[in-house]
Amino acid sequence: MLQTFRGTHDHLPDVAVRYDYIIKVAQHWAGLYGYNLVSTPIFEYADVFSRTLGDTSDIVTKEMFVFEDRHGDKLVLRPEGTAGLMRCLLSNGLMHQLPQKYFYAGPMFRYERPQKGRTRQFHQIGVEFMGEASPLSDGEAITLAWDVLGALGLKNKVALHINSLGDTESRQAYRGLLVEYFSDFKSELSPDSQERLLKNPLRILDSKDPKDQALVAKAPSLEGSLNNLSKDFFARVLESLDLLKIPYSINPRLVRGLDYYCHTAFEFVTDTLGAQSAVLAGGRYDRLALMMGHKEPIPSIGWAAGIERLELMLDQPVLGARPLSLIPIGEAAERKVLGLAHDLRLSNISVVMAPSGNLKSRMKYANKVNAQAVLILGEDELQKGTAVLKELDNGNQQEIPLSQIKDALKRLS
RNA sequence: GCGGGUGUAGCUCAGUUGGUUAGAGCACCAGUUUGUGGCACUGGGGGUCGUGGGUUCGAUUCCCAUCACUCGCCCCA
Repeated sequence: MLQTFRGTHDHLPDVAVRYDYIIKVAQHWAGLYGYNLVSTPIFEYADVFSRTLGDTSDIVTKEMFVFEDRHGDKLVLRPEGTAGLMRCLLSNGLMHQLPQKYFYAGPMFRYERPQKGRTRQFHQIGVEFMGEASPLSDGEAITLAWDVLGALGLKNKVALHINSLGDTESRQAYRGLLVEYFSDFKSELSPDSQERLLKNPLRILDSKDPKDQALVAKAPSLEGSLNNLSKDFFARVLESLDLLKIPYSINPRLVRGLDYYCHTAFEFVTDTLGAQSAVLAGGRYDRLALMMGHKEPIPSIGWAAGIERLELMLDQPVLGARPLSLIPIGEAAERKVLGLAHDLRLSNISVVMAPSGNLKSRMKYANKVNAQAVLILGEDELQKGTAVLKELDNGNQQEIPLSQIKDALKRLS
């Protein structure tokens, strides 16, 4: 009863401030690229996800929190952001005003076994660039990701892996070749990969099983199946990265799990989070709109990053604003201090009151809330119309007239 | 969903080869300082030994189940 549900957590202030910091940094940079903040409901009709993510994807088959409302409508807590945003675009008729660039942040839900960096309610920041087919938009989206990671001080902890899945024609051709190849060795594949052969053959490529990898080494390459259009598209994405000197490595085994991806697939990976290597990942999803019933494709590119994972990687502590601690002594001072505190707050100064306890414990409290200074107002000071201002970092203290407090505080910061 | 590890105070952990009142450090509270924090000293409060059941004269300790966390697999951010 007093325990949170498996895989969900409270975010106490020291953690919450770090989440908030990550979101603010990402939103700031997304703004510089013209992405606008949007938010969509955290639950949707189940079809929004089950029809678009792929009937055989793990997310749909075993990881969605599905429930029915009182009318028997099937609903699902969103397991990812992209499908909901595409639904949002179509619902609001915004396909007539393309392109659209969106930034979002919020909780996602997957019914998984929790691990470090993996929770059942987790949080993502993400961007979607919808209605733009140029490979320049892929390059730009990846550059934004690189800038966000850089602003968070994580560049030296991540590596960019990138690959191309090709357009639909290339991808389907390759899938055929791959199934043909692996079918000959079916009994030699790991049980997991035998399953993949049926559901998602591309996934066999990044199997961790050594025997699978031996077979993969001789398998036909994805690159070999790319048609000229796909090859050219990929080359132009890479060119963007080269021009901006963003380091990457082409990973021919990088594939995406969800059905709607094509062309560019990329991941920023880390080795600092145990089994969870992907920190930020995304790709192009030109066909998603079609899968949602729209009559033509809406070429789009996007990515999402796990806030939990980013937070675990942050080195430096995130500090909040340092308040002024107000300490009134005696009832008359308490009355006086109410107005003073309000006045200071109206001047954009953070003020924390410590109205009870002995002076010593109130000083300690000021320390605990990381106050920059305390303002002590007792009987003597009240009569003189002054207060004692003490800086906590160096212990300096002086008695100043109440009328000069704002100026004195401004001099401190 | 599969396999391994862990679960003792708010936190980090000792401990009990089954036996009276379960310990430490940090944190918290109070005092040394009747209006001055961070340091030091002294004292104090705080524990269903994850939960439920079983074995036993007796279980925090052994057994089973369950929950949570954790490591790996699957998958993914």
